Amino acid sequence: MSLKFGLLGIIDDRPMTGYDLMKVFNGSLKHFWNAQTSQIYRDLATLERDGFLESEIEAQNGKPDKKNYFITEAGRESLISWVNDCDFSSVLTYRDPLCMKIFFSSKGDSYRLIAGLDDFILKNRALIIKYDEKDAALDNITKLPSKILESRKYWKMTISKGRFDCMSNIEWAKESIKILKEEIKEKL
Amino acid sequence: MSLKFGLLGIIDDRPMTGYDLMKVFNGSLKHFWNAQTSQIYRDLATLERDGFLESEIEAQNGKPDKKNYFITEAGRESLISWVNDCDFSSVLTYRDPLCMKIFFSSKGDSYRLIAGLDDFILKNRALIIKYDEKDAALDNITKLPSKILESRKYWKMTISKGRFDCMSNIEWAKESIKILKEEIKEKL
DNA sequence: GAATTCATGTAACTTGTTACATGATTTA
DNA sequence: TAAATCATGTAACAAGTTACATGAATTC
Repeated sequence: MSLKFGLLGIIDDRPMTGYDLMKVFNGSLKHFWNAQTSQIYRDLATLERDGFLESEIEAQNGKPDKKNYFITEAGRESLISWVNDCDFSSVLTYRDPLCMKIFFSSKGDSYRLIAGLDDFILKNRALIIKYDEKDAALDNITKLPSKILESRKYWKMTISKGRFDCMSNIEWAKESIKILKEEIKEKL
Repeated sequence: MSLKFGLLGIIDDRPMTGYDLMKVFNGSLKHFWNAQTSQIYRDLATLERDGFLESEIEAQNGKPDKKNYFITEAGRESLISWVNDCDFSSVLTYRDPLCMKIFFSSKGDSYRLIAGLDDFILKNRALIIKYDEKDAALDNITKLPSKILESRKYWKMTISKGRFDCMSNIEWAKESIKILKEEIKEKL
């Protein structure tokens, strides 16, 4: 559901092809939404079928035809009411594959688990550096239409969210490693 | 994929019916894995088809027949190799519906967003209290087979993970509210 | 000459969601 | 007498994943 609104939200700013959308998702939105090209094309078709988008074929020489999507009145209404629904409680119902594995880790090797958590910490630290770079890059943009400058604040919030999540992952992993190592010492 | 291993992991300790599994999921695992009954039954059928589980019908008087599932050798092998695969990097590729909405929030009403974030903080605080209760309940269990006492450490880690996530959500939401309120002040 | 870019997807599958169906027994 | 518990699911759909296909133009 979120992906469909994401597509609407981007097309709302500027009509685009599926290919353009794929690049936007693999650029600006990648840190919080992993989208497959095949799913983008499928969802665009659904959104058009349901009257939220319309398309226009643009012929090109030497290149494949473009299918430019633009938002309809119904699409924009639906987008705005989605944005304005600020009940985030469903976010707290999730599936955490990491916890699923940890829950059963008494069946496994605790040395391997410690190594995995160590690596997890390194990967989270590397991600934080990427977030900081993205954040700095956003700050360095000055010449931009005011519409985009207004959006920037929110884009930075999504980066901050990712950063907080990484910090939390690191703190949790450190605590867990400590518990596991203490247990090992006690057994010696 | 995680759900299937979760089912294997629970059945590994004690043969069970789909109904029993549903209760385990809605009890001990609910805080990190939301499972639908319909999916549990479907995945059990798949696991049996693939040779990881076998079942035995147990007749009852006055109640529906029970279908008890138990794990096979292949199932246990697969479970253990899953537990021992401690590469958690895929955890960092996720989809965050909250960020998706925030990303487009310049199209919406910032007062509504602040209210939504305030409520989000309250819900996270309430969850933390539940986690603390769960954690304390685990500590209060003393008379238990050593196998379960060994597992407890890991169960507590999943609770701690949920707690860390809530704390991180709260800190992020606070920061975001502050930014939004400052912006409003500047405009006045 | 090989790899990447541009631009479109389709097909098959897995995973997760929502709503419904059955029917006796036990508890409030 | 109404609701919850026990125990099984099915059907239809939405969302996400993986692998593949086309074919010209451009860049390395």
